[in-house]
This record gives sequence, structure tokens and C-alpha cells, in this order.
Amino acid sequence: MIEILIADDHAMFADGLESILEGQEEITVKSKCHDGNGVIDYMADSKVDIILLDVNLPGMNGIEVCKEISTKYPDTKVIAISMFNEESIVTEILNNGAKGYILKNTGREELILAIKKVVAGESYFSKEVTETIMKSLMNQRKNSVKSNSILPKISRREKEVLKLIVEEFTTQEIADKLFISLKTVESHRSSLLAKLSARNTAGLVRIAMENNLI
Amino acid sequence: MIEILIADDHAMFADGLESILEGQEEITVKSKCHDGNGVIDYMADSKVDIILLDVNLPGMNGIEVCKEISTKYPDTKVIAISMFNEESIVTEILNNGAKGYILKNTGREELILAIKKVVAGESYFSKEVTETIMKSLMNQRKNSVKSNSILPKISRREKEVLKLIVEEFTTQEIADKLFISLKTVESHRSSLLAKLSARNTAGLVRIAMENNLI
DNA sequence: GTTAAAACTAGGGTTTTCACCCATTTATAA
DNA sequence: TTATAAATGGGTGAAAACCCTAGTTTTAAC
Repeated sequence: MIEILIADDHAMFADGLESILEGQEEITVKSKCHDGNGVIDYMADSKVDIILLDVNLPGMNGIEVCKEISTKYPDTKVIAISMFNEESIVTEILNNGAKGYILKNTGREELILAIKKVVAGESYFSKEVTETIMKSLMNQRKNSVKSNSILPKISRREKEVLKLIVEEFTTQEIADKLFISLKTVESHRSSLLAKLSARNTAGLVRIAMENNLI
Repeated sequence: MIEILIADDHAMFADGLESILEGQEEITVKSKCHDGNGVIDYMADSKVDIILLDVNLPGMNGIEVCKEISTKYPDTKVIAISMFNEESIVTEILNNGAKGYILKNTGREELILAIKKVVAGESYFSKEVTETIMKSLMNQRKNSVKSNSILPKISRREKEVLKLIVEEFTTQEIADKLFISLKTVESHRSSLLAKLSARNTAGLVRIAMENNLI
């Protein structure tokens, strides 16, 4: 039996969800909350398998609720529900532990499918949401490929040094690891600074990670 | 008119693609290649709008070809074609500039849709490929959420300082920007080192970027 | 097969960061 | 109310990073 908590401040919508789910014999709606704190309070006493969580909740918003639930109760999975298919919101709540994201115009069958998938340990997104994520993913790649192309070649030794710098080793430690002089490592650092047009270690690490040349 | 180059070492498959596409009056198959170098040579003389590129090509493999084409001829879009729906391959070729990825069991209509989408500047992926990407995306998030949870709270001022450190400003410059003393900034740096358990600036930047707290 | 460019090596001198030590004032939470 | 954390600032000294120069070796190009 899949136990569910519904969190939505629009009573009518929450009731609608409940009546849809009551038709399913393997699903029970344990309770309904109308704000973020209600969810936190409910979880302090009882547990459920799935929380259907409206992103725009009064008081404590959905993203904060999701973060707290995901860290405190990792066995409870959150499916975010929203009117909006905005990339920033989707990304934000997924980064905070939501296992699914469906839009409010989602049909009965899709909702039940989403719940079953998430219970099975998978994730589920509405078709439109998937498109949004993929679009933003491709934009990221476009940018990273662009910046990649202007990067000059980093030599084998320089790459070794860079890797160790990112791993927080000091110049002396790197010298010992590579069996070369402190001064040689400093030399490689200088070349790296010039090639990557960085001003200091911070820049080296940032550029190394942005272009993952580690 | 959309001009296409087909690159696949299985002649029969390449011919099949060609005959499918010949039925479309807005599409012309300009040529077919059977290895990676053939693609590079062809592009040196003529240009096309789309390359349907098999990932597993003899000689120069599809990923290298894709990288070279995407950087040299950004107007030519690459759609990767493969038998396999493996996350590592998909990620690799997308990172090297492919605009689409379809499986070899893709039907006629879907192939044509993919071509039209990519020509229009969008990207296209088979349903199965999309699922694979989303799955790996969620695994990444799962890991990053895990590591996030052990991070202590960074205060507002510390976050400001951290952001400027990542942007390659020196302590003195940060002090000037925030209208506070050099010593205060050093104080914040120390707190950051302790809280994020980093040894030096490199660690601060790495952790800041890994957990994107910028 | 010479030549030029890049890579790898390293020393001297300067600037920045870091590690301790400390203190005051102001929010925030228990 | 009483700690606890945040934000501010100071001094000293060591360690690390950075800048400039320069020799040898390897690689690439002509």
C-alpha cells in the first residue's frame, strides 16, 4: 500500500487529487496540508511514502520543504506539482531532492504512473518538463563548447600539476609527488596562469572545473 | 532545401537512410561516407546542413569527427546515430557538439522530425535517449544533495567573499569592494576554510563550484 | 636536417595567503 | 536571558603563490 500526503493550499485542487487517488486500491491518501509548516509537522509524527508537493506554498515554500524532507526523511519521496514549467523552478526543486515534477494539467493516468515510478525508485517528469530540462541542458553545453574552443593546449605536465592544485595540494607537495623542484612546479603554475588567462589559484581551479580538464 | 551527408560504415544502412530521405522533397542527400576521414575530407570542399553521423565509425571515430566538425563548421549540425543507448556515449558526443541523438531503430517519421527540429536550431533525442540522460542527471543530483547535506551554513557576508574569491579577486580587492578592512576579509576567509574544511583557496573554489554556492 | 616553438627544468625576489593570537559590537537562537 | 554565531578589525610571522629570467630538452614545422 502506497501512503501519500498531499500538500497544496488550494483546497479544491487537493480534494481533486484525493478523489482521483482514492479510486486506486493500492494507494491511500493519509492526510492533506495547506502550507509548508503543516508538512513538516505531519512528518514529525507520521511517515508517508510520497508527498505530492505544490511548489508555491504559503509560509514555507515548496523548495524549502522539499530540502528539509529529503535530508531528514530520505525514504519519503517528493513529487513536485506546479502550474508553471519554468526552468529555474524545476532545476531548483530537483536540486533539493524532488524525485518527480508534474504539471497541474496532468491527467489521472499520468499522475498514477508518476507515483508508481517514484515509489519504484525511479524518477518521473511530465513530457513538457523533460523538454524544458533538455533545452536548458543543451544551452549549457553550447556555452561550454564555445568556451572550450578558445582554450589553448595544456601540456601533460601542466595538466598533472593542475589536477593536484585542484585537489588542494600545495606547490611543495606537488613538487614532492612529481619528484621535481618547487621552482619547476611554480613555473608550470605560471604557464597555466598565462594559458588559461587566470590571475591566481582561484582562477585556475574555476577554469579547470568549468571546462573539466581534470 | 536541407542538404544532408550520411556517415555510416554499413553500406546497407546508409542506403536505407538515403532512400527514406529521398522520399522527402525538401531534403537532399548530397553524399555518403563510410569512415571518419571521409567526412572531414568532404567538408573541406563542400558544405551540408546536417550530418547523420554513426557513432561507431572505423578510423576516426564519431566523437572525434563530431568535435572537429562542430568547431570548424558551426553552421553544420550533427545528429548522432547509434545502436546503443549508453549514457557514457550519449554524454560524450553531446559534449562534443552533437545537436541530436537517435537510435537505429528509429522510424521514418521520427527521423524526419529530428532533422527538421535540428535544422530549426532545436535539438532532438529519441525517447529512450532522453530517459537515459534524465536518469544520469538524477543520479548526479542524488550525489550532490548527499554531499550538500553535510555542509555547514555559510553566512551572507562569507558567501559574498567566497563569490569574489571565485571571481579571482585578491583579499585587498575584496576589502575595497565591500568597504571593509583587509583583516575582516581575512577573517571571513579563515571561517570559510574551516567551515568548508578546505586547506587553501583552491579548495574553497572547488567546493564552492561543486556545491554551487555562488 | 636545420630551425623555431614549446615543454620542462630551476633560481632570485616580491606579494598574497594563511595560521595563530586577540578584541568589540550586533544579531539570532535556545 | 544567555549563550552562539556573525561581522568587524588588529599584529606577527611563516608559508605559499606569483613575477621575471634563463638554461636544457623535446617536438614540430619547413
